[in-house]
Amino acid sequence: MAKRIGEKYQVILEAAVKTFARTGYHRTRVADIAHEAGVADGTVYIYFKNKEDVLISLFQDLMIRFVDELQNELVQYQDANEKLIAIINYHLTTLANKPDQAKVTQIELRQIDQTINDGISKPLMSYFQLIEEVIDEGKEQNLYRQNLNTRTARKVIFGAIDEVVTCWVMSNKPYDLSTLSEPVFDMLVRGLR
Amino acid sequence: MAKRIGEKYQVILEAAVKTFARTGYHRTRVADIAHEAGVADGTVYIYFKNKEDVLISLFQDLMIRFVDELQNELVQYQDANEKLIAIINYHLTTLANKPDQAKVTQIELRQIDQTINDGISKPLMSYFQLIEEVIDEGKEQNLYRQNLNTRTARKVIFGAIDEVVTCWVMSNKPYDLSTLSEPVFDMLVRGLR
Amino acid sequence: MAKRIGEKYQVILEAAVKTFARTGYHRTRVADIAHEAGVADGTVYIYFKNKEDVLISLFQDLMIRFVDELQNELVQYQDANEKLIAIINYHLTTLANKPDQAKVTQIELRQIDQTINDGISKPLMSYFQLIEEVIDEGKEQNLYRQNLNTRTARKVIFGAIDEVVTCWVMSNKPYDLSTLSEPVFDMLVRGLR
Amino acid sequence: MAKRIGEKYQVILEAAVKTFARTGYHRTRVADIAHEAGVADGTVYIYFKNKEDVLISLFQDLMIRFVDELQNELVQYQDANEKLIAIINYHLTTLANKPDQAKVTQIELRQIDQTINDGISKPLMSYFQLIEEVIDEGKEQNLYRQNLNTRTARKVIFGAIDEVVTCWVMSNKPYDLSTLSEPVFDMLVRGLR
DNA sequence: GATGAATGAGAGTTCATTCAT
DNA sequence: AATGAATGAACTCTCATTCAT
Repeated sequence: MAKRIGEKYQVILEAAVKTFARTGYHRTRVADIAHEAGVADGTVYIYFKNKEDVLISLFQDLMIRFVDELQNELVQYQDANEKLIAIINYHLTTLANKPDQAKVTQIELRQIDQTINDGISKPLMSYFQLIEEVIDEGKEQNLYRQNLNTRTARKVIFGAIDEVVTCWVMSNKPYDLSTLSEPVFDMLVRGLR
Repeated sequence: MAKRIGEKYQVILEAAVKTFARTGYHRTRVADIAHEAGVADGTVYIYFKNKEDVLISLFQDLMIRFVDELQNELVQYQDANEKLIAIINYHLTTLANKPDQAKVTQIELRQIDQTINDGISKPLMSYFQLIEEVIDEGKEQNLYRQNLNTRTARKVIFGAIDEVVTCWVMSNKPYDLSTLSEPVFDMLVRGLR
Repeated sequence: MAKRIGEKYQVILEAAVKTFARTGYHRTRVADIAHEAGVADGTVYIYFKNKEDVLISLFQDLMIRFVDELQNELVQYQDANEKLIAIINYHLTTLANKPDQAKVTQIELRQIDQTINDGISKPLMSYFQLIEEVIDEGKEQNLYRQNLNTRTARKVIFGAIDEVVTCWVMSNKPYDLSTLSEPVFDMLVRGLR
Repeated sequence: MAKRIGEKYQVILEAAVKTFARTGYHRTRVADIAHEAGVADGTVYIYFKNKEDVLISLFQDLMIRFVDELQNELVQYQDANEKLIAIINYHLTTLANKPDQAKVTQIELRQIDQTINDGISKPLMSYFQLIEEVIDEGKEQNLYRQNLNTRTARKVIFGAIDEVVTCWVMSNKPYDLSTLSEPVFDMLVRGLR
């Protein structure tokens, strides 16, 4: 089971994002996902271990793609500041354009027991690491102060962006999320110097 | 139902923090809370509408007390910077000293449908407002730049602190959370200037 | 317990008729009856053994009074036919004037396990007996044929009246029940001859 | 849900008659029915909305078959009197031969809220209509008097038969119910003339 | 007698998961 | 691989009844 291949794997994943975003993780029945995907209930279990695995796979899928694309984006920049604004920009723009994904990432994903969940933390780690690399580069480039604790800085940066997105999702998105890139970058970069 | 008075109300609430922190919200049965509180299952329903109401009342209880005490703390300071460091300090120290409460606030509370939940967002608002007032004072005192967007700044500040706490809770608290006050304040206050 | 005296005994009984008629026996909580009666929940248990006992006592109370008054009514008649029309008339008129009582008698009372219930069948028996006495008198008076089986005749008579009342109750009483006395009597008395 | 087809639908229905008749509706647990039917608890909910729906479906099933067979029976007769005795005969004989069904029909079925229940009244209506048609035919054939109110006559007839059956069920059936056909018919037909 | 807070047994129902086809 | 009927464990919540005051 849990074969990461096959047309239906993707179909189910897409049905899951839609259904989780609409109904919420706990209120979504596996049968709902199957129905939305146009497959039988049992088919879900050919591709996924269980309901939680659907949510986690979903997140991993999104996150791997997210980090991949972000890395591609960053190669064009040398300057740590430019990289940082690119990160914030990419983070906000991506979620602004994919409201279902944003809902799942910011809300539904937090409905499963975080304390034991490797499936969630591992893909996040690679994003965290990417941020930390940029901070370190900034320190090497003498853009950021040497006594800055990289890990703490990363938490501040990620926490800030994440909160901005969560507020936007919870407020039912009445404004353009990507307009916050600049002010957020502005605050964060000053903090790093 | 839902009488906010009576000895048992508090007993159940305390039992709930302990049980939610230990077992997690969804894995906790109402019977577990009742057992921990030393009351009958049905008694929980005399004081609370249902299981979700226990969690929300818990949060409201904690949050109201949190904001109250924080406000008392702040009156001794005039300077916005001093107030901001006091906020961060208070936030981190309080949760550092109450690991069960920290677990419930950072993890379990996020397991219920946030999108519809007034019970959670309203008490949070008063904390948000308090932070925003300090930012505004800082602008008046010419400590922070005038073009700073207060709301965005609040999100960055809260998000940063919140993420720092969450990381600490998820990492099983191997270090003293309150030592992060200074570096976090340092980053944030530079961002505000 | 179950003291058939005291002001509250009657108060609770009256509250019970009203509440059972409005909400139905199974959907009525003991607390509802107590509330309607203006007494504490526990007080109900001073006067009644349990919820079922309230319903049965209610029925006994009504039935004893019903048969008593009916007997008083009948003494003025000698003729079995006159007595029979008096019975039908009294039965229909009484229930027509007390819709709550009718609802409880025709509907709610049948919601408790009939097969074991002495409390219901015994008071009914005295009514049945009264009807059978009239039939026997009619046979002695040569109004009704000698080969008429008294018991069967009683069942037919009671069943007929009872069904007429039930239909009236279930149809939400859009017509005057007592107008059916004559046609029902007409059918029944012909059957007896 | 509530698929009126499939082998299990019938199996559950048969288990339900048996269980309701033995234990009574309110004392029967859904698990008891499932156990008697040899299926899992949840399976009951594939075919029925809930416990009440089992009882109602049961009655509908029985009633539809009852009226169907009765109609087939009646086609061989032209004379209204012959039809009437056939009805009484069929009614009493059928229930005499199916004690479980009789118990459920006469006792258990009356334990659910009659006032709102279409599921019960609608199938009964078709039986009522059938009786009324016979009465009308009798009037056309000049067997019954013209001023007879058909509806009232039907109530008297049905009430009489129903009461006879109820008495038999409640007395634990010490005699042959079908022997009452003739005396009951005798009384009723005289009433109609 | 009267109260009403507390009790705790009890059962209906849901739904993730399985597995024979 | 795909199906979907069947499973049965799980758990919330209700409410009749009790009893200390």
